[in-house]
Amino acid sequence: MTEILEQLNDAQRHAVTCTDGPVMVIAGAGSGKTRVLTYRIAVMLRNGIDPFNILALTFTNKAAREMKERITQLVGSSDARNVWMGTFHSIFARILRVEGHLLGYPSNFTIYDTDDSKNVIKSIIKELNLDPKQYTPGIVYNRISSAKSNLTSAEEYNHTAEIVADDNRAQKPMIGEIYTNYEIRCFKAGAMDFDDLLFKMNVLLHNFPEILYKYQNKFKYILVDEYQDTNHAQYLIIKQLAARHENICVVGDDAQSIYSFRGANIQNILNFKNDYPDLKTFKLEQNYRSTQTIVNAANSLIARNKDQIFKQVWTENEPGHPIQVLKAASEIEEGQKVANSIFEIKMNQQQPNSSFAVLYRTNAQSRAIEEALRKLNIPYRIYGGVSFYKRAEIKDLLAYFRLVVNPLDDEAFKRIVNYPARGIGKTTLEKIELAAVQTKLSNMQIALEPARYISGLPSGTVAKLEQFATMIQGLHYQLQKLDAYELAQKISVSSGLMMELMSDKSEEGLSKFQNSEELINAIKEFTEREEIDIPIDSDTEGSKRSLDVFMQDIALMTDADDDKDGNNNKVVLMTIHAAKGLEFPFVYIVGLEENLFPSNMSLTTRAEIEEERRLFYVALTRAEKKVVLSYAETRYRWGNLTANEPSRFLVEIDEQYLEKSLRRVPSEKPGSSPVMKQMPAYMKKPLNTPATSESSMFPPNYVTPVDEIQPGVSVIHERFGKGKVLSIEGSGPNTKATVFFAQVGQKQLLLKFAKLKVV
DNA sequence: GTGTGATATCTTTTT
DNA sequence: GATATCACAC
Repeated sequence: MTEILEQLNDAQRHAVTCTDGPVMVIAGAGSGKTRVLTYRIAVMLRNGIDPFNILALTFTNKAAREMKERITQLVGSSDARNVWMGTFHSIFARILRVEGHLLGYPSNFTIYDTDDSKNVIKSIIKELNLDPKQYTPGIVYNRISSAKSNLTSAEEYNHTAEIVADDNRAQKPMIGEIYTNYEIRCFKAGAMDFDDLLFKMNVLLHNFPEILYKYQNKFKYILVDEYQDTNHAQYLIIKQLAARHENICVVGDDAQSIYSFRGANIQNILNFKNDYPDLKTFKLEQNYRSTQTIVNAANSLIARNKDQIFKQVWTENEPGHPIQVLKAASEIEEGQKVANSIFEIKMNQQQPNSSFAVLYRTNAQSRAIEEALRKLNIPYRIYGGVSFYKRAEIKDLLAYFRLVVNPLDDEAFKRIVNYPARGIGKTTLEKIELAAVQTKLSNMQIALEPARYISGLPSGTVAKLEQFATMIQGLHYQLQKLDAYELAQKISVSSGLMMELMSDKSEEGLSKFQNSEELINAIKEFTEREEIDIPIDSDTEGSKRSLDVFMQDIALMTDADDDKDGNNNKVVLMTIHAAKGLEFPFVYIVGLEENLFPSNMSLTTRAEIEEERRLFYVALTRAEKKVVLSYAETRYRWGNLTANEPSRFLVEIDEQYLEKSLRRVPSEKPGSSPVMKQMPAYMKKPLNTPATSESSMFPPNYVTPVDEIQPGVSVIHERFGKGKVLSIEGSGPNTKATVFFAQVGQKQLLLKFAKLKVV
């Protein structure tokens, strides 16, 4: 115990040992936040607190996994295993499987991912005869999602004047109606979406005092990681659970709040003390991760944000290298320069591949980097992007599993009823859908007795449907008789999926087959595994290795677990969001261009730009030894070449921390004179400056503000040329303009994409 | 009912 | 560039 505490500084030690009562830890980047959390749990366990009474909530599966490993190292696996540790979503899903029957959900409810949800919305839009152009599933989904994150039910949604007014203004008055239908459909299908896991958990605790009481007593000690990223629903669950014992410890850093787009409310951490008058606050300000240069550079950047809790992050580490800025003509060159730089450092300093990370704003940027690394034979691993579980062939197989586990799951039904093709086409599916809505039955129930519910169906179709439905039903009955692996194999064979995959001899088909095989193998491993990831109460069933148990967590998995080939010595490629909480000796942050980072979606309000800036702060502070920044003057974006200015963030870092800065005093900069602003970007390159890795840069050139584009004005579009604005529709980010171009005629353009310049 | 090719639309970020 | 949707031939 003492040896544990000796490894901590004063602030850390206080945060670790103060295990009773409400505690807030404001942890600057690299200040040992995870260490505090894990040691705190270790101390509690050594003090004799029952691991079953500890709840530790994280934001990602990776964070939970890592913390569990570290605790295991400190106190051994028998105790560590029994701590309730996981993401908000997975922990509450677990509880809802046990208690959900109170809300009318089966314990094997399906978890709809975003695609499923959007598909449900799509079919409702169709059913209500709404214009799919006006009601895009994505927008509707976001509206519903943020309503749920704020605990606004469909009914409240329709009765809240402000919300109704908003939707009316956006010319989408039917969203409330869609929301209502969406809820009905999901419930009928025995399905919850991601937001439901938080929403229904709240309902459960709110409506069933005995359940609240049960879990308050179960979770006597609660810890929350990344508290700055919690949304209202999460906040309220924590508050309710902690209300009895008030042994709650939240850890976070307001400067690293990067999820407000998903409903995260930074006020949760700023106002935390209001909920707990006895709150003890500890600030961790000493950075152990990065060089002075990196810490100071990051500080100089984040100082530009207005909304923040005051703290002074500092370090005793060495000064380190200045931050390097690479300039490239194109994304291809950017990739090459990054790869070359990695290669050089790797060779000169004998660094393993795993010392390097390349971070970017959007997943699409990974491609150019990948290609460059491949050319130099540098092994890499991409996190995120099209994850294993999102691949079409995996989703097909999983849809079969889902339907077998939960025959009410209409989305799964629709996905696979005709894959492999069995002559059940669009028309038939529409008839089934219609019948399902009218009879309030599931698609499966209709398919079991098609003739009974749909009149005039060709006898061939009836037979095909019955055959399919009977097969699924037969498999469903074997759920508890076979283990997950046996059943999964049986499903893949009798569905004809394996046959289908094996007959496809193309390279693509082969990889699909291999991926499917890999999923089956994962199930096999699961069947043979002894331990369970999250403890199960003694009053629930034991450790049955059946397929429904396997399926419980699968929807919440985002990345395929650790590397299959066991080789972890690879350069890591990921988005900055995914990199939160991680650290690497050498960090490359690429694509530092206006409209990319900061994203063009986030340029309208100060709050949005501040969040982008926090994101950049997170990126910088991932690095231990050295940061390299890069930008490309041109880059392909959705198919065509675009030119972008270097990111404003480049000039926001105090230049003394940048390598051999060629920057001049701002007013003398050629790029900032009014004349230069009118010139196309490629002409602004100062003469005599070779296009190498020097950090010459210009302040960003902003596109014509949207509100200057009015009917009647003449504009220039980079591809369509000169034109005249005829009319403007919509508002906010979705403003559309109808423009008549001399060369190509009339076009409708979304102003956020079409970069129009007023002539 | 199925399969093909053309074409519109699109992308932040994640559980 | 990639995917979803649509029109059309079989």
